[in-house]
Amino acid sequence: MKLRFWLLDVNYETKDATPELWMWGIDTKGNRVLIIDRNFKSYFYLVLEENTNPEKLIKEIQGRKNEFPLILKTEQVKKKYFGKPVNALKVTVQNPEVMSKYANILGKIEDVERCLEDDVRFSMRYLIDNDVSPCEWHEIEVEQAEDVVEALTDKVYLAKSFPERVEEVEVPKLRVLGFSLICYSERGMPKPDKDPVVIISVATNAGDEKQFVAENLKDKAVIADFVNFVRQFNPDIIVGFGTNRQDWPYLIQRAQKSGLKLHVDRVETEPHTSVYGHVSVTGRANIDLFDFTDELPEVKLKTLENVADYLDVMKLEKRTIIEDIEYASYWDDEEKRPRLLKYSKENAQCIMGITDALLDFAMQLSSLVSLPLDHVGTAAVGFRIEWYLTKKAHRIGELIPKRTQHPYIPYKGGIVLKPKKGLYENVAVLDFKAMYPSLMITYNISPDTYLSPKESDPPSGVNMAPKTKHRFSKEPAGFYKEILLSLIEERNKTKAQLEKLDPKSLEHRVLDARQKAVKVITNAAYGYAGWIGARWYVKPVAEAAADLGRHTIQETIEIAKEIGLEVVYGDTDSIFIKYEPDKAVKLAQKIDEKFGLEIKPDKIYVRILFTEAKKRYCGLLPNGELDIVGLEVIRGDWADVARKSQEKVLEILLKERSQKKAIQYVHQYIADLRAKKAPYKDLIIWKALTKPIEKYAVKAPHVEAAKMLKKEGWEISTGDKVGYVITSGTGRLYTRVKPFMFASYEDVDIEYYVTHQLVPAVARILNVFDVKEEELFPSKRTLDSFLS
DNA sequence: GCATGAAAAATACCC
DNA sequence: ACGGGTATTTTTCATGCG
Repeated sequence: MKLRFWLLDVNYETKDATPELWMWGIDTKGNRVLIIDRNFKSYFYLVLEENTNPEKLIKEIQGRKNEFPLILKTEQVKKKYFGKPVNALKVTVQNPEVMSKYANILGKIEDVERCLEDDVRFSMRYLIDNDVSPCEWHEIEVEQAEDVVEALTDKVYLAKSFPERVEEVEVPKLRVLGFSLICYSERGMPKPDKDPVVIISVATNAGDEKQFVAENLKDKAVIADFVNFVRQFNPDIIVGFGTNRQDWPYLIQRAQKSGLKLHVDRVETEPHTSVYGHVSVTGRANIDLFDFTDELPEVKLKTLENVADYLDVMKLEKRTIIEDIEYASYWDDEEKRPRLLKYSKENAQCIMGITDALLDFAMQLSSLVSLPLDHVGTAAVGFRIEWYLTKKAHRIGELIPKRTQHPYIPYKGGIVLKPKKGLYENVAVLDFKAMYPSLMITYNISPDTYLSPKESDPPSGVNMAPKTKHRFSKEPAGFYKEILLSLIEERNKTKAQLEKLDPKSLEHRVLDARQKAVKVITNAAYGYAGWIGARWYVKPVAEAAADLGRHTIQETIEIAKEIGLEVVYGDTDSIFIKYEPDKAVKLAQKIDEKFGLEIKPDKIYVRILFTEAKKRYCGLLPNGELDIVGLEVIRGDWADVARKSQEKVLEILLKERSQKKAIQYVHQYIADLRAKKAPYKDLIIWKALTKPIEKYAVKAPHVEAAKMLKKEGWEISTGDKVGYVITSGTGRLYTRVKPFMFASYEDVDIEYYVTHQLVPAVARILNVFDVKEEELFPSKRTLDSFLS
């Protein structure tokens, strides 16, 4: 029978030395299905030296049958490697586990130049070769096979054909379950070897809200009830916030300690950590929403409550917030415990709300790059695009390069103009549309079109980057050109479709997510090319794109000046001009003629303020909003007193244009700060640890704070943000640091915040008007009048 | 020993 | 674990002074 299904997850098993690909999905009737495919075999390639006789080599390999009993087939194939035609042998094996071993031995044969694709994992091989994508519909020939395996699905099938993609936008109705833990510890961070899980809050998209609560600090029943609930609800997707790193490992350990099996899977297994550090729950997609918060750079401190607030899921003002350090005191106090329960319940609710906002994007990204839904979030950007490239490369016969070590050699990037400080009226930003992707398309810049200095020009001719002199063959169209063209085309099509749809419709949401995913991948191609960790790392590709970018923007500036436009600033792919619409149109036309690139007004500022510094400015938009770029307001590593006061000063200066009022405002703010009127929270400075504590060469404040946390039982790892305050005292700053939860308002050195946070931030702005720092401190009189 | 200033380390931003 | 360009703060280190 033919079955149409939407692919949720894949995993791979070996049964009787036969690899099996398990596809978990949902059919058109809403049945949960498991399809097992036993017909697919893995393989790798042996790329041959030139002038090698393939038949002879095939015979040799066949002759060594004893050595390689699991080789099923060895055949000659024509492939490409970085665009060059090569002869290769495709070696198909019975069991993927022997691939690397066989490849290693065979790779050493004299006539074999290199061995490729033995490092492609079985399940990914399956997705690539059959053009199967997670979160997409497929059709497949199957037969029922209920007895094969016990799974929490409606049906189990054996595949009788390979799946074929079916174009369909609609996503089936999925069952989603969100959960959040509260763990109890008397002191410091909870440790799974001793501290119990006291609350598990669960919410589902069917409207269930459940809480499993410990009695007498015993969590065996809590976990058992949770597992039962999961099995009974049988979700397709399990979501949480920070679950890959915290909740799952904790639950796994607690279950182990209680002798419980954490049977939340669709087969009799348990969650386990897998590729890219994600926790895999077989048969379901386990998603950690935290992994998608990179897409929200506006949220500086990525806590559940901040993300929920930003996405309008639950506003901070309406939330119950309890710091983790306080959990125990809330739990122990009969009167306060309900608030802890409420907090936990809200956590689960926020998780569901965030899922609503991010899941479409996650699914579109998964579908686009072909990484399973539960992997795609944990995979770094470089790996996401690499999977996309891998799939496309396979289609055009390009072999997938090995990941090899490359030395890091930096190259020149974009141009940044130095702004003249001051306030400007009516400034437009002219942006190149997708500059790097467009340049790569126009000049056919690609790993497979690059010509090394040794190679001579091909008959079709070459494109050459102006300064670096890197050459790229004009024909045939490179791998990147094809991919980028189709991505850009797809995005344009999707955006056109969006305009016809009701913004609230389901289809609109899906397509909008698609459009975003496509954009992310398009823009990542340039960076990927210059990443030394990339399989297709070809530095000249990135270098040439940057070179042409510089050339293009420089020419643009020249032409703009010829036309009579005043250029006040520019960064990489944009120029800021005193806006004259007619001239801007003329410029766009010339750019189109000369480079075949599109430049158009993006933002138009009523007024814009430049400091002397590059990459830091603030513009007033026609709708009255401030567009603040690079300044302390949008930096997460400044105390809120600095950020808030700077923002207000900018607002006064740009909207009301009153220097005097701005200075008065600063005076008042400082007076209030000295009177301890600022919330304690506004004094916390957050900084990320970018490496393990012991690797730091200097005694930095946030590292010292992290050490204190560690000493008190907190687990601190790379990437964590440390929140600290500066306390009174003398000597080096790092000696006066305390984690914010270990200090109180009385400990804080307010003068530090005045002179090292607030004043520098506002002075940076008022400096533009030649206001001196001394003028920013409240006069004695102001202080006196305040004190009296 | 200490003030001073330049260099290095560190972070987070822009595009 | 996608690129380079940039501003900024704090620590560290070299240097000159006395």
